[in-house]
Amino acid sequence: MLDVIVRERRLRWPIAAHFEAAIRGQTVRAVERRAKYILIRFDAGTLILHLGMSGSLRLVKQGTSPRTHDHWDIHVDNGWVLRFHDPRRFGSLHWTGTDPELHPLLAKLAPEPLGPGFDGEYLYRTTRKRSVAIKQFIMNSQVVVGVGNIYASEALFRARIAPRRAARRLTRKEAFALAEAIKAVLGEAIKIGGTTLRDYVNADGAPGYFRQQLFVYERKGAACRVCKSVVKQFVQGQRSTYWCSTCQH
DNA sequence: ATGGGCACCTGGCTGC
DNA sequence: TGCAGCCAGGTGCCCA
Repeated sequence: MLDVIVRERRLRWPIAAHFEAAIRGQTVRAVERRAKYILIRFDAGTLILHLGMSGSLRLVKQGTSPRTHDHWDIHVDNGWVLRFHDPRRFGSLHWTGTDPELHPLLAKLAPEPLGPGFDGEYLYRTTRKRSVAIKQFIMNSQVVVGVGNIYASEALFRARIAPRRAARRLTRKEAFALAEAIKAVLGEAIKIGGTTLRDYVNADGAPGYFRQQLFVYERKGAACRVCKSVVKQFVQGQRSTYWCSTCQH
């Protein structure tokens, strides 16, 4: 890597002053992921990136003029530039010189939803004694990671569970159904490129086609695709929840 | 330990 | 056409 240029340090957390010096001249050894954090490993340490709600990473040819909200560039020595764009600045960038799994942002993260540590048995066990609404429970990164607002509503619909149910009130059977629904929803969404609601596009500039598979999300007032009842919406933990009160109990 | 609410931002859309 | 108000794909942190 040849150089690093930071134009705007004020992301969700300010980019540390030592960031440029830490990675300048280093070689990328691996790119990994944990929850929604992107990990770029170098010999001397690891970059921990998050795209927040509006962030994107793009490879552009060296010499391409930055646009508004292009906050930093990593110039690699084959003529390409890894460029971070984030209008809302909810994204973040951290550098760690030690094991990234020990970093405070990653240390307490729950199992990956598509990994071996997450299944019906795990979900049933962890829901016991928890009074919080099940929708907020599955969006808690100390329970399971990667379940965002869209997929939380969709998974609950598929499992036929009402979003306001207390987590502890789920039966064993329901916990198993919900774990399977979470895996299915995320697996399908990943397969077809995610969910484009407004301006989201993938690395090639293509939209995600999961929007066409949504049963309830952003369908307030529309007919439930299963029973034709009107899809409802309310706010839970400052986030919109969508559901069908006929299909879900 | 748990749960609830707030915070960080810009941009796009809606309705007056 | 302009503008105020509202909403948004996330999640860490503070407080009760």
